[in-house]
Amino acid sequence: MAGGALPGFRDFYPDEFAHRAHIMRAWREVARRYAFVEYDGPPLEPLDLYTRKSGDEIVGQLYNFTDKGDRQVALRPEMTPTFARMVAARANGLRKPVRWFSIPQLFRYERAQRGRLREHFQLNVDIVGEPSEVADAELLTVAIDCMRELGLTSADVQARVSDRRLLTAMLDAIAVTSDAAIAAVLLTLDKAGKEQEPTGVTRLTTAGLTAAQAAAVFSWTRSDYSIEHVRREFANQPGVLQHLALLDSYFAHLSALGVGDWVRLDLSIVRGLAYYTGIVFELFDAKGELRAICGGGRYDNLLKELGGVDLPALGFGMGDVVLGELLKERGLMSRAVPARPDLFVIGGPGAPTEGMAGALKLIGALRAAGFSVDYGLSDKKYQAPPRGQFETAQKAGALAAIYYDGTGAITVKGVGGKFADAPTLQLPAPGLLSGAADITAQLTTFISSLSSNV
RNA sequence: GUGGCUGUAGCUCAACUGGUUAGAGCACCGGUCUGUGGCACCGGGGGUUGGGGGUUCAAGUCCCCUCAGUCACCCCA
Repeated sequence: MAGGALPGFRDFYPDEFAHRAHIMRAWREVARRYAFVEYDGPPLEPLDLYTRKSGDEIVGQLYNFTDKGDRQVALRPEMTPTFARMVAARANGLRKPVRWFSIPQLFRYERAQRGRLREHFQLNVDIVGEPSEVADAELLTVAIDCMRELGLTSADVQARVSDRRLLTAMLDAIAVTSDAAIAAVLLTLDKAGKEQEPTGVTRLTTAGLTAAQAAAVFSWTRSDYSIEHVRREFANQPGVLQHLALLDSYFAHLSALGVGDWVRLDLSIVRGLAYYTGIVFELFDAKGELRAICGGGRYDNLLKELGGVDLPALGFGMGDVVLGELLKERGLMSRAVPARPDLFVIGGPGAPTEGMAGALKLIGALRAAGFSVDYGLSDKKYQAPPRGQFETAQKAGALAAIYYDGTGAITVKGVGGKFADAPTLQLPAPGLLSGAADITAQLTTFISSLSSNV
């Protein structure tokens, strides 16, 4: 509709913000468990940080402009160049392996679709300085644990793993070696399942593959094509077996880390093009309805090319958009709601004697004691009939209404359920107003008993 | 960037083959209810039918353009 946010951008109303916060909380919690530390960089970067490696054609997908200092700048479309720069600048001083994560908001100028906007938040998790496949297993486990933390299971999400080096060795073994042929194979693998097989076969034969070679490539994309198939098919190929041993070890580590049943080999995982050098993976919803939830892998040469330090590295990006859609579809987002106040101060029977000033004193004392307190922001509302105010407290989402009850005490009444049965607590006004520890402790206990019933 | 489909209140939807002043539920605001209540009842605000143009005595409805959403391409660093 007219007058909203720019196309591909989102307004986060409180309900939607709660969803976003729910996802980010899970990300940070998992990162903490795996001992990753958070960093961030500027959302605006020099344009050439992105064109240097990817060429000028990338500018079409960037939010870029000339700033008032005549600098060519762009909103960050990805975090990796910033990350590489930051690591390179202090590479010598950083304890290896580096375990860093970030949750940047990223921007790219392209046609928005479901699960793909012009702006999104993306969890970036990276490890630098460790060539072992144990690090690869650790990285994928972080991604999978994010799924678990959000309530998803291996029935909802599957991780598909491939390895550039293994694939290259397999192609070498069947004598597919030219750059053009390999490029055609990668494209065809990437499109497996999305296009008709004859289309792919034509592409492969045009690139110089024989019919038998093309058939072999297609056999690798079958969903039941396992690591054992590779082992049998290439039993006499030391180059393939060498990489297979590494993958065996990788899968063994994943099983030991408790995520074995989330993962399977899938040679059609290509991950764009350029910079991945080893094991790569993507996370998909099991029904295959949505875009990839997460993608990543090893990029051992990128830091040298981008930042000038020669360190092995690996990482993944996980966006909030597709993940959010999946959580909503699975009914796992309903508990993510905006924060509710503990207490709502209403004008009870004691209101006429205490007045609004008395209410404000109570409110101040409650807040000083750490409670979240709401109230009607006018004397008129404070003097309104109590029944209506009780409803207002309910609608505000408060756990309890609190008021001067006319006997010199202060009454707290839970707002859930029937009025007559509502849990009630009476507290001495002087103790509560002065913040006496035993009185506020009583109130805290009462509130937490209410919140556990919600 | 290319093509298909869809746009009615904050939300979910009505409105016959074109025919009075575009309706309902929920939500929101106000009021009544001294109280079995995440009620009930009364009242209210809120729409240039995404926007613009055209056809017609008459357009939410038909046609064109445009914007937005969505799907498939392209792309996915």
